[in-house]
Amino acid sequence: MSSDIRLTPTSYIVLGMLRAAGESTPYDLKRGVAASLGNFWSLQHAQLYSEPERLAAAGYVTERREEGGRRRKHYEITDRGRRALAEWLKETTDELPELRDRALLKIFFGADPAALAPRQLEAHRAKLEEYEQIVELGGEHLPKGVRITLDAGIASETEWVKFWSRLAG
Amino acid sequence: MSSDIRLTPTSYIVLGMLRAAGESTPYDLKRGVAASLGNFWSLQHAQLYSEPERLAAAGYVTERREEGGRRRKHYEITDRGRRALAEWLKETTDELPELRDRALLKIFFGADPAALAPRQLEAHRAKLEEYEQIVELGGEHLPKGVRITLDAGIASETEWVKFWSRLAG
DNA sequence: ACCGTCATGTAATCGGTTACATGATTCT
DNA sequence: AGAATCATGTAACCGATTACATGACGGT
Repeated sequence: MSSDIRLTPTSYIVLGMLRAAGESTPYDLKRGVAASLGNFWSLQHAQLYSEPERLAAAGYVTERREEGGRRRKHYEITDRGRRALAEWLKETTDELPELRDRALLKIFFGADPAALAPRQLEAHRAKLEEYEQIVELGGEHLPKGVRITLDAGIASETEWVKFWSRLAG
Repeated sequence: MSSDIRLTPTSYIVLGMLRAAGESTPYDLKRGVAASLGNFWSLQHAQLYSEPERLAAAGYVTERREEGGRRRKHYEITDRGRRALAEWLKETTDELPELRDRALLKIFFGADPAALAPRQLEAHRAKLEEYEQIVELGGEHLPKGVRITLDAGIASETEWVKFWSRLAG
């Protein structure tokens, strides 16, 4: 009966987290996302309540509600969900990401780079350090995919630090 | 009377384009955005029809409709619009952009990097060349802010080319 | 004349954000 | 015991995407 829905990146994030972590509540998902993925693809917590519902209605996950107490909702990925996820993982893409950097947008429209640079530089430095901390504290044991995205984050932040340093003069 | 609206990045893009180009139709805006800004912050063309309307209702721009023929709509920034734009340009921010890279998202969830790499590499290389073309053909004459964002794009694409090269092995 | 593409716009849908609310824990 | 924070969820709004449509124009 499952109504047909479009699967968005948000959908795959939920499916991916459920596959990795097993049965989870929206709050579990929230923490899971915040931990690592959230650094390069963050979600509003409300989406982690609504998206699993959407997925449940279409048969990609199952929903179980606690009887007593808090009546929390627990979600679990179904075979259909696994299949959809696996297919998506196999598909390659030539789609490129966009920078979508607000500070850069201001510069494009004529804002003073030297005025923007200090805070941006500071923020990027902090992010970079955070990533390097993660690596130091046992980055070798991270799953391969996670490690690679972490490397991407480090490369990217390193580049931004250079960029804003130049503008800070 | 102007109802109050929230100004989003989309709003500022419209205001910024209108300030730079003077009176424009949505189609003018579309071309303007596609030309340079669109490389790092793209918009659906429908937004360039609806957003000016929203802004007009709140007094940030004026709307004039052609009498005869196509009845196209022309928009022009108002003083209120200029003020809002100027203020936004002055505000600094420590907000960081997110990568939001779909290919990377797949890798995070366990997709095969070597499978994804070729197409991504190719696409990033093409984008990088495109940027370098722009620089060659008179990048010196670009407005300063535009030139800086272009540099950011080049730095970023260069980094991505390296990144995906490594994964392509 | 016809076809394809560019130009121009509206409408419907829906995902995402924001706001609101309350129950549990932990800390002082 | 009270304050602060974490946990958990719902509802409303609204911006963004998608789909649909038609008119103009340039080329064959």
